[in-house]
Amino acid sequence: MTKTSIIATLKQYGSQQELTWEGPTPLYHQLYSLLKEQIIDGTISYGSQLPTEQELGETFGLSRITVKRAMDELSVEKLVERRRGRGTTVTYKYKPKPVKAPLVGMLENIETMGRHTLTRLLDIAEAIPPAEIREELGLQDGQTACRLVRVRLTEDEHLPFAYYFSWTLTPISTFSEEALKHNTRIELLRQNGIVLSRIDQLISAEPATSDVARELDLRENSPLLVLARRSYDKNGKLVDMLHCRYNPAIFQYQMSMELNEENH
Amino acid sequence: MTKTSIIATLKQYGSQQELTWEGPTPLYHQLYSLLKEQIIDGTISYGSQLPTEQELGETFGLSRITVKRAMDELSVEKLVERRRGRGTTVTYKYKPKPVKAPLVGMLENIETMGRHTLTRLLDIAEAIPPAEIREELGLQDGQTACRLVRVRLTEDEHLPFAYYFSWTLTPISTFSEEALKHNTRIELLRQNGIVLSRIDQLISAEPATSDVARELDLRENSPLLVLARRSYDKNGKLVDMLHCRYNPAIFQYQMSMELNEENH
DNA sequence: CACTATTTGTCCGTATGTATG
DNA sequence: TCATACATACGGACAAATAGT
Repeated sequence: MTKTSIIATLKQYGSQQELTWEGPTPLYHQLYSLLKEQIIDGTISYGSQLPTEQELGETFGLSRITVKRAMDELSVEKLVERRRGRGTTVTYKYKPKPVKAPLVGMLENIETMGRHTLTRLLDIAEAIPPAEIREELGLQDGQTACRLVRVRLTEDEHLPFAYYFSWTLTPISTFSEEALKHNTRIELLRQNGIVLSRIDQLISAEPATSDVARELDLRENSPLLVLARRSYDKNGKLVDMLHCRYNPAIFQYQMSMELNEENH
Repeated sequence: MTKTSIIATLKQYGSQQELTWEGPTPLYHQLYSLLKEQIIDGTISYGSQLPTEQELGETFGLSRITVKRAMDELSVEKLVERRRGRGTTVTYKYKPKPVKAPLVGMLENIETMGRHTLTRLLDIAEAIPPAEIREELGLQDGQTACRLVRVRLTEDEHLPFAYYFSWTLTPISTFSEEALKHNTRIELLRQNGIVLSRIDQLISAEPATSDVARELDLRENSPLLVLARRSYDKNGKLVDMLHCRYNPAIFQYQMSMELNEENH
C-alpha cells in the first residue's frame, strides 16, 4: 500500500475533523486509536510505509511532537517499526482469519473459545442495576444483583476484542476472579444450583461509547457487533443479562450450513 | 434513594479502582461519566441527594477540587442542582422507555421475511466484478457475473432497512424485476438448475459508506449489521456471494434456544 | 567517497490543562 | 484563592541514521 494512498484515506478523517480537542481525550491518543484501528482491520497492510510525522501533522493539523507520540505508542505495541531516515513501517500482519465463533450451539463454543483467548476482569460487584435492568430482573428499589465487566483478548497478540457486561441474579460469592479464569459464567451458575432452560439472543450493531472504545482501542462511535443474551431458569424467570460488544475487525460470527435436497 | 446507599454503591467503583489515572482520560471526567451514567440509567433516582464533595473525594481518593469539577459539569447539563449549604440534588427524571421495540425479532429467517417486506431493485447487470470477487469466483479476466443491488423496506412504514449487494455466476436472464418480486434469489437459482449444497455465513459490523447511508437514510459511518453469505453448488464451487447490510435500529437477528439437562 | 534530502531522535522553551494540598 | 507538580501540545533547533546521486 502506497504512502500517498494511505494519506488520501486518512485525509478523509482529517478533513472531517475526526480529531478534536473538544473532548477530554488527548490528541495523540485519538490519532493513536485511528491508526491502530486501521492497522488491525487491515486497511493499512503489513509492510506499508506510514506517512512521515511531518505529513501526518499537516493532514491533521497537529504538531510533529504530537504525531510522534502517537506513533511511538504504536511502536511500543510492536504494531509498527520506526527507524531514523527510513520512516515508519507497519509490522502487524493482518490475519484474514480473526476470532470467529459459530452461532449454533454457542454455549459449548464459548468454552472452546476460552482456550484461545485471555480474559481481563474489569469489575465485579454486587450493585444496584439501572432502572431498566432492575425492572426486567424484577428487582425492588434497593435490591442488588451481581455485575461483571470483562474484556477478552487474543492469546497471541493480546489484542482486546470483546467487552462483556452482565447482570446476574446471584450472590457475588458465585463468582471469584479465580473461578472465572477456569469456568464460564454459565458453569458457575449451574454449580450454584441455577439451571438454565432457555436463552434468547439478539445480534445487532451499535456505535462504541467512549468507555468501551477506550478498552477496545477503538475510536468513539466505531461500529461494534453486539450480542445481547437473556437467560431463563427452570421456572422461566430471567436470571442473567449479558451484553457482549465485539470489535468486528477481530471477531465475527460464523456459521456453515449443509443443505440437502429437501431444503429451500 | 438515601445518600448512604448511593455512597455504598459508588464505593464499590472506588474500591475496584474504577477511576484510574493510568489512561489518558482525566479523573474529573471519569467521575463525571460514572455519575452521569448512573443518573441517566436510573441507578441514582430523581431527587436523590448526592454525597458531598468531601465524601466523594474520600471514597475515590480524589481531592475536593476534582470532585467539584465533575459535579459542576453535571450541573451545567442540568442533571443535578447544587446549592450552597444544601448539597447536590439529582434533577434528572428517568423515564422508562414506553415501547418495547416491536421490530425486535421481526424476522426469524430470510425466507419468511420476503412476505412482510418490500424490495426495491436498484441495479441489475451482467458486469465484470472487482478483482477480489473475480478471484474468489474463479473468473478469467474478461468474464462477467450477475450483479444485483436491492433495498428492502418494511411493508407498513416503507422504511428502508437492508441493502443487498450480490454477485452470482449465472446469466442475467435468471433474474428479472418481475421474477424477483415473487421469488427469492435462491429459488430462481434452483429453477435454473443450480442446486446449492452449502452456505457459509459471516456476521459482522461495519460503518456505512456514503451510498449505503443514503439508501438506508442513515448518516455516513453509522454502524451497520452485516451478513456476508457465500453459496456453493453440488460440486463445492462458489456460485453466489451476497453482502447484506442492515440498519441495526430496525433489523436485528434473533434466536431462541431451549436447553435440556444434557446441554452445557 | 562526499554531498544531499529525508526522516526520526533529542532537546529547549513556552503555554495550557489537570490534580493535589 | 494560591502555590506546586505533572501531562499535554506547540514551535523551533539540531543531531543521527538512511538512501540516493
